[in-house]
Amino acid sequence: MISEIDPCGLIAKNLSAHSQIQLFDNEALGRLKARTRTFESGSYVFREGLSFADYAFVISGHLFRQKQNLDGYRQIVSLIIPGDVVNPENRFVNNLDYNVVCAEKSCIAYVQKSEFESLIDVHPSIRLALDIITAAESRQLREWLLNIGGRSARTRVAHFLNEFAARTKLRGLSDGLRFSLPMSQEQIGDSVGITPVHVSRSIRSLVESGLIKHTNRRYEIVDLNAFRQAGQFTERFLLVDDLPH
Amino acid sequence: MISEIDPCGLIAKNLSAHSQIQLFDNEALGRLKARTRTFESGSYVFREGLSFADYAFVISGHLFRQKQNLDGYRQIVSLIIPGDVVNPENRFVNNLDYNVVCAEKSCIAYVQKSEFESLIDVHPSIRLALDIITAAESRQLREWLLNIGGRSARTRVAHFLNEFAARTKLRGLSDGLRFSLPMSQEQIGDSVGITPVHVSRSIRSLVESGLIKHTNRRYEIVDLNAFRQAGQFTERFLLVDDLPH
DNA sequence: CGTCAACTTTAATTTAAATCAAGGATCATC
DNA sequence: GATGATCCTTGATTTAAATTAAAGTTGACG
Repeated sequence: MISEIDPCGLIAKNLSAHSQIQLFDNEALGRLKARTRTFESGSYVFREGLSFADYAFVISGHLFRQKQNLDGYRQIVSLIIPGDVVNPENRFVNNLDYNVVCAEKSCIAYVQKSEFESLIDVHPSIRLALDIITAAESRQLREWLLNIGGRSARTRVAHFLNEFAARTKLRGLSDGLRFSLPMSQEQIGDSVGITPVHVSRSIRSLVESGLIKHTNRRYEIVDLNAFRQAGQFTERFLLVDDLPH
Repeated sequence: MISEIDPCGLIAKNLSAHSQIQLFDNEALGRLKARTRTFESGSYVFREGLSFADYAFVISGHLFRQKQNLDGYRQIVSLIIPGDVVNPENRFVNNLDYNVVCAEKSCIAYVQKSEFESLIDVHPSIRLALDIITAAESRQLREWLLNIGGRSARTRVAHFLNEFAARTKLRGLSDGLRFSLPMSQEQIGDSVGITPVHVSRSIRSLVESGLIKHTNRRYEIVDLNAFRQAGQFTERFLLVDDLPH
């Protein structure tokens, strides 16, 4: 039942964000059988290299995808927010090239591979939604590359926070201005390629410029336009706006 | 005719690298009608934000995908080698979030969107091949993020060269040890997030360590194991090795 | 085959970020 | 509400890479 796996309709919201999902598609989503599992903060939902079988959806909690260097260096390669599909490549690939780690206590719904893929076969719009989610993920990765490759620490952090604000707003999880980000500054640093000490300094600089407010892990954007400019952020490619179908 | 659009069978090689492509699929590929076009070095094949309609395949020449910062900074986000699909997301997305630029004089084959998608509908293995190519592209982006995010300039350059050697070998374009890379050191720097001056120094350091030889834009790997180690490179995720189907 | 433009190398200097280190918060737990 | 662990802040110092600059190559083209 969807009421079990998706009490807030977040997954439906995710799927329908890019593609036209009809009502009966939604109902079909709701008939999926899912078992849920809760993970503590810091625990691994998937491990790199291991194979997986079921589709995993985030009911609640924030997670991230993370790769490891041989020398122990950690790079976070994307954030996963409630409503996201944890392993959209499940259809085509047997093992992951990254770890999935909980930033906080999280609840994951698992749907059997065969069951979900039958659903996809019957509902082309759900398949298209998944395909587009995959394409959007690639865009985000390229955006991160641009962010890490050529910007100052302050700009990187601002971009990161902007993206989080925009994504949670799109998903209906925040108003786009106030949000809490359940990540340590070390984890933010691992996301944008700087040290935690410098994350702290970058945030302070953004606060001192009057762009945001910050206490503990809560953020409030004071001047959205200026803050976006500080992060060279545009939400142009967050969504796949022009659909060919 | 395939003999026109793919004289060396590179595109078939690309498609069949990940997925089981049957003989009759290959023949169907060969019956595609394509018009070819030649681009000079430095010219744009696609521009960010513009929509596109046809599928583009690389017959010859190397190209790269490139994003631009507001302040003019350029980040190369992936290399495109002969046999690659230039715009695999064409099925799901109407406009690109990156530019496609020729690193050298290149020949591109265009296949009409409708024609190629009819082919996909009839040949599930070709569709699967495209899907897997997309998944592999995401893996490569994450690998680049790890490379840029947390490694020294020398390691980044070594990783970049290793990846190029491995990819061209897989495609049958080099023996994996000797290759010419048609990119300026500025472009290499734009790929790994360092300045061209530092690219020069990094290459010199790799040469002085006896790992590679280098003249003009030709490279020769002297000690493959040591060179891979220097770049923290593993080809584990270049291919999607375990197929679920 | 000489000229020019683009690219590469090398050295000297500057700078942004890393590192090191110590003092404060915050939070979970008893 | 004390205790300890984790996280955050801030300053002092070091370092890797950027910047600047100039000389040396290469290669395209007339």
